[in-house]
Amino acid sequence: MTGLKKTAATRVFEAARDLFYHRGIRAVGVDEIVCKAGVTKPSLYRAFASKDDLIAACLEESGRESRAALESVLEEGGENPRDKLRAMVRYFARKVAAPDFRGCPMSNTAVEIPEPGHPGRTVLENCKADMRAMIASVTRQLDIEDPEELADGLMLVIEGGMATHHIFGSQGPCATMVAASDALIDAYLAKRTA
Amino acid sequence: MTGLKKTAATRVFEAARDLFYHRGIRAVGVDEIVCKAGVTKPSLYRAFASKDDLIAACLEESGRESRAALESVLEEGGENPRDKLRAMVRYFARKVAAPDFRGCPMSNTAVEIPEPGHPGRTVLENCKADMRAMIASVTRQLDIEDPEELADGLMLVIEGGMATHHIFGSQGPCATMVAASDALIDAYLAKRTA
DNA sequence: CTACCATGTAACAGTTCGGTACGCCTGTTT
DNA sequence: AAACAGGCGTACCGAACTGTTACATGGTAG
Repeated sequence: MTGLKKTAATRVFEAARDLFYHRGIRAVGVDEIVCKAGVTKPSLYRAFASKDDLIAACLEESGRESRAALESVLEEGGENPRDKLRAMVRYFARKVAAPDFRGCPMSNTAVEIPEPGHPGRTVLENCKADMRAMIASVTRQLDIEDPEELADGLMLVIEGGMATHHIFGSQGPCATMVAASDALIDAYLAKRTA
Repeated sequence: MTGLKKTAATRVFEAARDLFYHRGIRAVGVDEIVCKAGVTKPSLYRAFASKDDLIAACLEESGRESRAALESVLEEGGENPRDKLRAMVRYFARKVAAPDFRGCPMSNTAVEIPEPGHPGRTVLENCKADMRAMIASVTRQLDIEDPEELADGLMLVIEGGMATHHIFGSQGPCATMVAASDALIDAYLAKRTA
């Protein structure tokens, strides 16, 4: 019997992540979480100080995962920075095409929770700032005039893909993420040579 | 006596729009709405069948306004389609720079309400489909290979601007919306001539 | 055997949620 | 003046919400 028996805390955690992501944070109550987790409420509150703390913990894990994924994609994305950027966008394009994709957990939470002091917000802001920095660290390897601007442009395309997916699904504008970012990258490359 | 004395219904409506937009739909209860409106709950339910109906009504009005604004921007945006598109993006760039901007009401609601049957969802999906069609109707006037693709690319940039604003504010990636869309438009124009 | 630790049981508190039965008040009509 | 009608508030409902308590139970390790 290898670790088949998960602790109540991890069961809560996994159930919460799933429910928060697919149904929204404010739409899901703690009762539903513990029900799906197959545990009881005191178990939740023994592991997490509050629902907000649980939210922050879930976001933290999502941040770790997305950061690790982005790092490996950029690492194995090719020799030159242009290929790395294209690999990155293709990675996001694959993600939005996945069957139960429902946007970025961070960006979704940013919409649901505007309160500046919320524990989840700092997590999400740090994670997205990291993402922005990682993209910019690659665009800076390009021989172009304004690498930060290109990085932000790619952010717009990627986040736009996540956002439009909520409305148009995977066959909407997000299906042109790769084409748009390719055009954007090559435009900045061409501007330089011109 | 011109309508200085607003009816309870309009007071509810205006309060709801403001609260829904700035704090989120699920985060705002009907009590808070009627409190801000200076009326009582039965007044709300005499004018709107339910909170969901009120949400849909608010979205409908937002849709009317945004559609009208976009139409007039495209109309007065210049002679050629390229200028119209640039005027459109500049319009959105101005919007995200406004002091109390908090994303697009439609896109925000799409994140907060994933339920397919919700009355607000059909409103928001129609509105965004209209927006997409209006942009495409301009890109089709361009002499380019794939106007729909460019329209979707511009949607990505615009929606990406809205989305990133939730996280980075008005000084974040959304500040490069104009630059990114200019590069995108010109890339599609250049591809044609090449 | 026993001591321990994680978990479940079964309540409960306090608040907020969306929603409603009913009565009042005011302006108009006759 | 009396009757009416529309618009609105008072007071309340049951349910669901987050969070908490005291205590029972069961497996595991020393």
